[in-house]
Amino acid sequence: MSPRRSAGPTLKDVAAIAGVSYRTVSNVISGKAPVSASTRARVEAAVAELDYRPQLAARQLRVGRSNLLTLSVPFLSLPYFAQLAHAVVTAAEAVGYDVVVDETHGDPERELRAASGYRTLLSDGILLSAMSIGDEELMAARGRTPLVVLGERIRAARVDRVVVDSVTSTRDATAHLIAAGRRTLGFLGTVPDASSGAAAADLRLEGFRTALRAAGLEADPRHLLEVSPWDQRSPDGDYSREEGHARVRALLAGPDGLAGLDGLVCANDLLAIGALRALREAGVEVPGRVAVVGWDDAPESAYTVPPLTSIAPDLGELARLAVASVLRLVDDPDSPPRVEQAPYRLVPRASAPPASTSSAGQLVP
Amino acid sequence: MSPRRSAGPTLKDVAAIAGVSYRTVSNVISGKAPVSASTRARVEAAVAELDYRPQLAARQLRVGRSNLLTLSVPFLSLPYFAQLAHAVVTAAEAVGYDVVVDETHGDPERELRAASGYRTLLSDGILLSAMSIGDEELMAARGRTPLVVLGERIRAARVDRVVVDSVTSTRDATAHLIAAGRRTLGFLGTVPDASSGAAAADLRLEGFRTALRAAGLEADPRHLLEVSPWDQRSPDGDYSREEGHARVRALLAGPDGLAGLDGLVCANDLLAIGALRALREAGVEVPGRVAVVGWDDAPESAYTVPPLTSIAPDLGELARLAVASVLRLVDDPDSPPRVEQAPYRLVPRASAPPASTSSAGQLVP
DNA sequence: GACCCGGGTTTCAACGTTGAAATCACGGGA
DNA sequence: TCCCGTGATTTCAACGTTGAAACCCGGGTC
Repeated sequence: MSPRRSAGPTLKDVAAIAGVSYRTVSNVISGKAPVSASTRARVEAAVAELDYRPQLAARQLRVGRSNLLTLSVPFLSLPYFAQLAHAVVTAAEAVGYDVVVDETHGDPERELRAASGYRTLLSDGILLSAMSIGDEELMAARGRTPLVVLGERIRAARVDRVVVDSVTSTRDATAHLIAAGRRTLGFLGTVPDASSGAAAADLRLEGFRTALRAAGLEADPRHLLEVSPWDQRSPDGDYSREEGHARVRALLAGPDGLAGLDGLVCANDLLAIGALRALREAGVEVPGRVAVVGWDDAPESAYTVPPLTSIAPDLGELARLAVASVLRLVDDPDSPPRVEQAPYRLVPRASAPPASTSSAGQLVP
Repeated sequence: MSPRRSAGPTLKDVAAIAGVSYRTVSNVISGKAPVSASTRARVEAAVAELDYRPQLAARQLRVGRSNLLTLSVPFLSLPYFAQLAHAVVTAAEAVGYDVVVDETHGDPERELRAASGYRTLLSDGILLSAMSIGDEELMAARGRTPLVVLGERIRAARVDRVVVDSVTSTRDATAHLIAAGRRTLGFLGTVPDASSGAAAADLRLEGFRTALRAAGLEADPRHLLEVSPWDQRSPDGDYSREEGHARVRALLAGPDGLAGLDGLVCANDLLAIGALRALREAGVEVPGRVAVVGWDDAPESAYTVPPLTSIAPDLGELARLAVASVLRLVDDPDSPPRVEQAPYRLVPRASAPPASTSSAGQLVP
C-alpha cells in the first residue's frame, strides 16, 4: 500500500491556490520571515479555503521537537494523580505543550519503559511519577529523553526531581495533633516490604516519628498500621479507601481495640477516608475520641464526615516546576540535575481541629 | 540554527555498525521482510549497543499514522472524567495507541478547537466529551480528523457517538425510589438556560419525569433544583459538591423546607454528595426521611455517609466502544456514523436502599 | 548450460516541513 | 546612471523512515 493519503492539504496545495511558492506559505504561517500584506492575504484566504493545518509530524521531523510531554502516573483514577494530571496539563498548555498520559498501573516494567521513553520517542520530555522502581533501575533504564521525576520515591542525585517534602509536612500534621492535646498517636500506611526503600510512605512515617520525638512521645507499635503489599492486580493500589477501612477495622477488632489511640496520621487521604468509615461503623467519635489527618487534600476530603484535616500539596506549583525543569533539559540536555520543592499547607478541618477549637468539632468546609 | 541533532542514533548509524544497509535494519525492526538469522543477530546487537529507538515522527510522516488518540474532556479533576480518562487510556493501550489528554475547561472555543483537531493534527483520532457546544457548532468546526463524541450532549446524526442512556438510567434510578415507597420526589441539577439544549442533565430530568409519569406521580416544582449557570472561572464547573450543598441548603432554608420531599434524584454524584452534606447538617435523616440517588458511581460514593446509591455507567465498555469507533473511522473515513450505547447498572447502597430493606438503612459497601 | 524461482538485500524516492542560502524587485544614494 | 541594500520571495537540501522495485545469488528444472 502506498503511503496513506492523509487526506489533508499540504503547503504545496495552498501555494498552488495562492499562486506563490510553498515556502512563502510556510513563511506566512510561521511568521518568521517578512511577507507583504497582499500575498499574506492571498495565502490566508487559501489556507481558509482548504482548511489547511500543518502536519506536525513533518514539522517535528524537521525541527526535532514535538511540543509533546509525557506524563506517566500509576493510576489516573486515583484523586491525587487525577489532580496532578490536571495540573500538569494546565501548566504544559501555558507554555504551548500538549501532554500524553501514560498509566503504568504501578507495574515496574511499565515504569521502566516510561523512563526509557519507549513508545514515546516523539515526546520531548517525560514526567514520571514512580511507584515501584528504585534509583538504580531508573538510572539504568533512562534513555536520552529529558526526564523529571515527581515525588520522593526516587532519591538519586543524578535525576531532576520535583518533590513535596513528605517528612516535614507529615511532621507538621503530626505536630498539629499534638498541639491539640493528642498524646497517643498512630500511623496508618507503613509499608511491610522494607526493601522497597524510599517510598513516600516511609518518609511520611519518618515525619510522624520526628514530630513524636520532638514532643517526647513514642508510638505504640500496635498503632503502626501496615497496608497490604503492593498488588498489581488490585485496581487501585494499596493506599486505598478499602485498605484504610480494612486496617482500622482490624485494629478495632483486635485484642486491645484502640488501646488509647487518640490521633491517627494517615499516609494519604484515601486511607484516612477508609479509616473514618471504620471508626464510624464502630461508633468511635471523630474527632471526639480519635482525631484523624490525611495527606493529599483530595477534593472529596472536604466532604467526608467529619471533613478531613489534610496536608495540601501545591500541585499547581509542582506541575509548573516540573514542566519548567523538563523544558530546561530540552533546551540544554547537559544542564545539571536539580531538585526542587513544591510548597504545601496544612488544611485544618473538623476531623482534627486546631487546638483552640479542639473539643468543639464544628464543621469547617 | 540547524535542525536539532536530536541526539538519537538513526537507522543509518545502526546499519553502519551492523555492516548492512539501513533498509535491512528497518526490515529487522518491522519484521515485514524476511531477514537471515545471522544478519538479524548482528543488527539486534547493534540496536542494543546504540540503544536505538525508531523516530516516531519520521515513521508517522511516512505512513500517515501516529498511533496517538486525543481525548478531550472538560476537567480531568472531576471524578467522572478521571475515570473516563483511565478507561480510555487502558482501552487505547490494548490496541497499541497512546492518548493525548486535552482539557477544555468547558470553554466552547476550546471544545471547537478540539473538534477541529487543532494542535492535534498528529493524532489519528479525537474522542470528545463536549460540555458547552451544540450540534451545529460541532459539525461546522470538525475537521478531517476522525471524531467520536462521548455523551449525549451532541445529538447530531452525522457524528459517531458513544453514549450511556441518560433517560432510561435516570428513569430506573427514580423507579428504584418509587419502588421503595417514596412518593414526593425531587430532582437536583436542572439547568436554567434552556437554550443550551440537550445537555445530559436535561435528559436525566426527562428520565426522572418519565418514571414519575409511569407511576402516576408528579413533581412539585419547588423540588426541581436548578444549578448555577455554567461559569468557566469556576474550577470545577457547576455539577459540583459545592453546588449540591448550596442548593439543598437553600431548599431547607426556604419557606417550605423539605415540603414533604422524601426522595432526591441527583444529576450526578457530586451534586448528591453535596446534598448529603446539606441534609446531614440540617439533621435530616438519609435515607430515613429522604432517600438520595446519584449518577456516575464515583469511587468516593461508596464511602459517603450514608453510602450513595448511584447509576454506574460501564466506562470500560464506553471507552472500548469509543476507541473501536474511532479506529474504524481511521481505517475507513467514509464509514457511516454510528451511535453506540454503553451499559449501566444501578448500584443500590444505603442512601436509597431497595424496597425490601427500605427502612433498615444498613450500610452496604 | 541456459533459465527460472524465491529468499535475502539493496537502491530509490517520497512523506511535509523548515534552515540556509540564492534570487529578485525596487528605491535611494553616490 | 550605476550600485547597494533591504525587503520579499524562491530554490535547495535535509530531517528518518518505509513502499516499491530492482538486484543478487544459489538451487532446482528442463
